[in-house]
Amino acid sequence: MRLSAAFLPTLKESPADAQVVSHVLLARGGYIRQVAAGVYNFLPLGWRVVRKIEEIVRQEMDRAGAQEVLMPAAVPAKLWQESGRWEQYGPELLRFKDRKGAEFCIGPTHEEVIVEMVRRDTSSYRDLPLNLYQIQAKFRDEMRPRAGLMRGREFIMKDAYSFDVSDERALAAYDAMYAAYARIFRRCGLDFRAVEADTGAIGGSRSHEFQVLAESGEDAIVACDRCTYAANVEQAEVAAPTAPGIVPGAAGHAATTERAQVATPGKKSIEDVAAFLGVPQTQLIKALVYMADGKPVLALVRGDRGLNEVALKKALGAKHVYLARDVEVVDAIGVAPGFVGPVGPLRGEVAVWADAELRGARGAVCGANAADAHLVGVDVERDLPGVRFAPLRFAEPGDRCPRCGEGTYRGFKGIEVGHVFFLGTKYSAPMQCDFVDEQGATKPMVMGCYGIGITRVAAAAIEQNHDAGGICWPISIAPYEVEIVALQAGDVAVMAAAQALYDGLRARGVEVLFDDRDERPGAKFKDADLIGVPLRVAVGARSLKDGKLELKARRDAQPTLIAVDGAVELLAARVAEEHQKLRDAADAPWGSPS
RNA sequence: CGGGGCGUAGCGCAGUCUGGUAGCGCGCUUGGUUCGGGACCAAGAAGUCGGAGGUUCGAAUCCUCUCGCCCCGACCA
Repeated sequence: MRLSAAFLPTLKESPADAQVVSHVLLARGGYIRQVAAGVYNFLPLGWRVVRKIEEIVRQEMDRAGAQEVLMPAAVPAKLWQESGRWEQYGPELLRFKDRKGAEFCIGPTHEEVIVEMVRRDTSSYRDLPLNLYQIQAKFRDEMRPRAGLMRGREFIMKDAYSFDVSDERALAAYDAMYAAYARIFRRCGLDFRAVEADTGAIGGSRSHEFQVLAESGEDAIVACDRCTYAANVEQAEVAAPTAPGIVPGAAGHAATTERAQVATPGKKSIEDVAAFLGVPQTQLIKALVYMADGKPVLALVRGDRGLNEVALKKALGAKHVYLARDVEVVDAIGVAPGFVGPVGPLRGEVAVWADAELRGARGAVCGANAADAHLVGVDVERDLPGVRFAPLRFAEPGDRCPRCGEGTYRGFKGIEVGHVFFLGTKYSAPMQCDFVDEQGATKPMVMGCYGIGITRVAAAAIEQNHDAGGICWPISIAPYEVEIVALQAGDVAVMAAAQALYDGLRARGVEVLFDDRDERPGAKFKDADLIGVPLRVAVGARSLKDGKLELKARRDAQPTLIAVDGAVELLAARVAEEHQKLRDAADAPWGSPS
């Protein structure tokens, strides 16, 4: 593509509403433009990137035995009513009526449609397994779209659905998708982790998120530095403690093991209480009142820890858990938040749960269940006879890995670019997506679903691959492979050499962007850095008189001189080599879900 | 949905408090000088001041309503 003829509007300044780096660079580089909140136009450059990612996904899905289909964006409510999700799904589902008044939605995901498609024409075990996928624009009416392509309302997604005769076969399909996903993200040049995720309401036995590691990520994850275990912090297991998390401290209130009440007027937060009493925050017990399926529960963690609601929910076997509102706290405990503690008297029947780390804790400080007072010298075993223990706190970086027992957790922020899910018969059973097995018995098919946020991959790739000047695309998903910069558009020799290089590379199938504009060199270099094409060739009068061109990889600081003669071959080889590196990475051994 | 902020030329912003001919930088057009990391000079084009209603002799500015966008939080996968 000649830049002089391209629709490639770059910006010197970033749009005011772009906050994260990928949004800024996509907008400045002429990749996307916003149309509405969370809705974007893809300009030619942006669309090329999307198609590159799609193509990798297609190749790997096909390689794994999946078949591509296309389902409608407009889905009749009838199907969603069958699965029960028409009522369950909130305002995130964009609903509308057609001219006859029939209700529809724009599909945010397509389990219902695919089940309808498969059950209609599949009835025998002989027809299974099946794995069908599509690549399509989805719409989720997010409360708060943000961060450009990272969390839009309309986004392009690959969603795949597998259908099998048994759990065992379905899990094999899951593992095949898991492996395909690892190949896809490695081919995209991304640094990622497959992390164990909350199976939540669906209750399946297996779910993994593929998280691209980036500072701007919305998800907190921990990964073992020795083994392959990685998980969302909400889901991460916490190793059983080997010693009590609170022991008597050196001096003052921290050293006390005799229980006593001390005045702490107006000191409500862990931070304030610790400072006021002159004890470390690790000496405190944080007491939080939760409402679990309508009943109050007092949950205890060490002062410096965070309580993990997912873990609490699991420990209680509760369906729904939320932090109690102030009035509910007073109602249940008899004192306002800030002075709540586990040592009686509690006003009502309140179950007390403590994090496993508090077993055997001594010399602790906690709320006194009286206004403006705390207790010191608390001994959990002695003072809390009815307490039950369970892992309640968030996993943290530095924790010992519970899986291998040797490594320690390291903390990361992640951008979720893929999610694989074992569904079981959640949709196939209610929607009667059945098959007849070898014995003639009718059974619901066993399903899995597998998503990749195509447009989010583009954003995540930039979050991970950029510098002060702009984007540094991995070659596999770059809009072009080589950019030729003709430094003096008015110089006949320069333009002839650049043109010859352009023609030669294109004849070899290399994707080339040719900056033939009548601009000053500085402007062209700035634009080239911003756009981020991985290989740049500068054709300038200065080196051309010696028969040389300047080759610079986007990530390199300095260019290297190459001869005009043979430049086409050299560049084509270099492009092939860059691609090969990513393919080799995909072929390298990689962990399995286990 | 709760809290906060912002809508003025394609982009970034000033002007609003204290009403009186709509401005600056970038970009764009034309001419000239330049030409290896976003040049300089000169001349230009371009805005229903988000929209509707009101107050006023007069509204970007004051009042009411409304639409949109961004941020923080809660929510969801």
